Amino acid sequence: MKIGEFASQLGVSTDTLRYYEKHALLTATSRTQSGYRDYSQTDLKQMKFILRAKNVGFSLSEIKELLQIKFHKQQHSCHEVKNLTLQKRDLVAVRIAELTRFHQSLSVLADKCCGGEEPADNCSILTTLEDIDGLTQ
Amino acid sequence: MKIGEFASQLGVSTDTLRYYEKHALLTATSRTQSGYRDYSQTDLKQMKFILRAKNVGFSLSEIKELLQIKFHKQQHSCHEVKNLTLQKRDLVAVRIAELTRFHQSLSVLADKCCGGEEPADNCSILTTLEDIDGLTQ
DNA sequence: ATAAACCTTAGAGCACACACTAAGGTCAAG
DNA sequence: CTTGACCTTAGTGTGTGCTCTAAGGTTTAT
Ligand SMILES: [Zn+2]
Ligand SMILES: [Zn+2]
Ligand SMILES: [Zn+2]
Ligand SMILES: [Zn+2]
Repeated sequence: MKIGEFASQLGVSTDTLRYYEKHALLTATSRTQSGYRDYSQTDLKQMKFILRAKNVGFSLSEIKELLQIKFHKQQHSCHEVKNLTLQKRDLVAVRIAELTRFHQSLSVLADKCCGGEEPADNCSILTTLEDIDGLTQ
Repeated sequence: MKIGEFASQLGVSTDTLRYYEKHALLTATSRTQSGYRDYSQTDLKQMKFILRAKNVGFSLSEIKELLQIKFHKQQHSCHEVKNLTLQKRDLVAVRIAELTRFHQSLSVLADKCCGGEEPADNCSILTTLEDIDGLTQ
């Protein structure tokens, strides 16, 4: 299967596939005589693995680690895989907490402002940002 | 006040201040005869405004918009400021929702794995990523 | 034979927010 | 008068995940 068909089957761009090859996430099994990439069913499975991992929030470099483990399963433990997953989950939780603080602060700010069409001379959002320390504490 | 003292008062680096100047967020009021930046109390207030806006989640380009409004309050309305704030809040909410899905999926994955020290040959995390479509749906 | 559609590479660009470097000028203390 | 801390500029590097470009080669259909 050439790159164009492979890409459209997966719903990604050919650029993305070349990018993944460059970054050692997926290399087409073989090349045609004219040098075109020739993808196999195995490649399809691997690409689906990658896309699923992306869908649950893993970054490409984390996926690279997962692939290494997948290729050499006997040399890695469940412990290791679970740790990667839990670490990722914790990082996500930290980011959620930060964004939740942002959301809260922005709501507080928005609630203070009348939102009218008059000039912003006394806009509470601006004056709050000018005057008050520790908005987030 | 020279850049070093100014920076340490605010808890940022001198690099950051030069970066902000380059990107039109804050330019020191004046320069000394030898070309050193000379920051004023007004600069201090503006920098605090910027840092507070960052603290509630605004990006630097959004802060630039806020500063434009702040400088020309009469030419902008409360409506405009509130809209910026609410749009940002909505974006944050979207991102939180995405991360929450990630968190959920990662929890499901982690719960399936025994986390033991045996080889990962049958690790449920890996097999789930290999075999199952629509993990997130 | 030629046009359209496909493929190749290397490399640049984007958004974000800095951090770091090199090569040099300035200033206060000893 | 020299040392060391500070300052200047312009430019490069970091991490993330692509996207796009330029300049060209290949394949298929008409
Ligand atoms: Zn108002
Ligand atoms: Zn207002
Ligand atoms: Zn296990
Ligand atoms: Zn496992």
